[in-house]
Amino acid sequence: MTRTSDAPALAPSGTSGAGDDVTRVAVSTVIFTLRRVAGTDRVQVAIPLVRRTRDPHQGLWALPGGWLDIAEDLDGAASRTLAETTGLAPSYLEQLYAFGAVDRSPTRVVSIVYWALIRPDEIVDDVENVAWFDAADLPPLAFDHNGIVDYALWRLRNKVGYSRIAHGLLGDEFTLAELREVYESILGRRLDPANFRRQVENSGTLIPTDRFRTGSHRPARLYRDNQEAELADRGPLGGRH
Amino acid sequence: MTRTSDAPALAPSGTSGAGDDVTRVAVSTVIFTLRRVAGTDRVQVAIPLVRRTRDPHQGLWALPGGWLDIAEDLDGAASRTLAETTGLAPSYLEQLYAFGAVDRSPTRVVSIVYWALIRPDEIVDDVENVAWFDAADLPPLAFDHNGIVDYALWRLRNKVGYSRIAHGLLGDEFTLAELREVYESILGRRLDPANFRRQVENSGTLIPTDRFRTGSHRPARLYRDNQEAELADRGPLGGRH
DNA sequence: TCAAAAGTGTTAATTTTACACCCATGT
DNA sequence: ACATGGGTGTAAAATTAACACTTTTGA
Repeated sequence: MTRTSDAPALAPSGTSGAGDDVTRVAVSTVIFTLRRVAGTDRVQVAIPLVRRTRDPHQGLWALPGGWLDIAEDLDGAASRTLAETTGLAPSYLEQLYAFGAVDRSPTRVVSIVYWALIRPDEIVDDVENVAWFDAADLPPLAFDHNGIVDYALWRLRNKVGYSRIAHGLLGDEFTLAELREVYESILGRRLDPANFRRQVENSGTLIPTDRFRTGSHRPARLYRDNQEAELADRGPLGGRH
Repeated sequence: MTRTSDAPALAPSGTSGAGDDVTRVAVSTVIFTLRRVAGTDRVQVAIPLVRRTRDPHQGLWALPGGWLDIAEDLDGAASRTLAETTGLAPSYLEQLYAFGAVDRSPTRVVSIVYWALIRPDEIVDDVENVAWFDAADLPPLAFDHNGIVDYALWRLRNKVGYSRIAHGLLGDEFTLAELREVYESILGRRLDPANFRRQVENSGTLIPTDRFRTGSHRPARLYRDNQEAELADRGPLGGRH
């Protein structure tokens, strides 16, 4: 099944007789991952988009999403529509913003937008009508989705500064250099390896393992996420996805 | 007109024949202000609540709000429902979160919740069915509104740390002591007057006037908000209310 | 043995914190 | 004149930033 959020040609699935005079609720997600650029040593932020197969905006790329079911929480709708359209099940999923401008779609649609992080090993490729794009160089998207991605990128850059979400883009075990590369590609600037090491070690968010990543030069110690660490991240909403 | 958000006895206003099998969109707002506690020198965070005049939860206090109109932006709906229920027109209004748990109301309601700051001189009192409460000591509220207020308080405390929103709780001109009192009451701890002065002066968010607040002891210089200052606050959404 | 990345040490610069102290006004 | 909050000065402490240097491996 291939769907994108916002205004398909039909009424919301599973409801009876709701006409064009009601506001419908859609759920979409901006999914971030990191991708090594072929032939270079650069890493870029990439997001999956879904090609629309019906009007409005048929043929354009759009954020994955779909309609909110009547018996489904918002978080659940985000997870479900994501799985249905892209086959992905992100390790990190958080609500971003509710977009509801009257003219953002031909019919009235309020989109609850989520943003998600996904690890390279979780990526499912070769899904029909799904393609991955460089987040910094997107084509014109359907609806107001370009602006939504911009806002999600802003939130990602912001949050990476005071939270430990960057771990959500890596596998279970990773080296400090790999973690640093995540920060560098999101923030768009180089970080001092020595200072980065100390900051992240003192933050208590990492647990050193006794395993090492070998293969290149001197082996680098592998670390994993410290689940015990305070997140103080989303306040009273808490929630783990 | 007195309305609170979430599930009145009737269908959404202005729509035709939408039954109980659709998801409806409501908009509510958590409005913060500061209130001097009578007889003390303490200041507390206060919020206005509206008493529900119909089921569900008739008689309980609830956040001001109402249904989203089909031809109305989310921000507009927040402003409108706020004015209708409380007569208030906040100087600062920002989207907080979309709440959509299936069981948060007898019928399916997704609430887009805003939070707002209001200056003491903007307060309209003696509105029917509206009362102001100490945010730290609320009665049981309708729906999931207690949890919503908790989350809004968490956001307020967080944001006051890296933004200059505290100005939104004061009049056009204010002394540094008044501004410091705002921070102290939100953060719940004392701040060093000398250090507070330097931090806020160096931030460039204030413009000193040549007027002084007289009446007590040594007159204190009055400052006003610097509109030019970077807010870097809401990213690509920008927006001024 | 040499290049390159891992990891440690050291110091300067900056920011935060604590608190002593002077200033100006109403009473 | 004096109590009180307004306002300035200063130095210790903590954090951040810059960079030299040592270690360990693959080639």
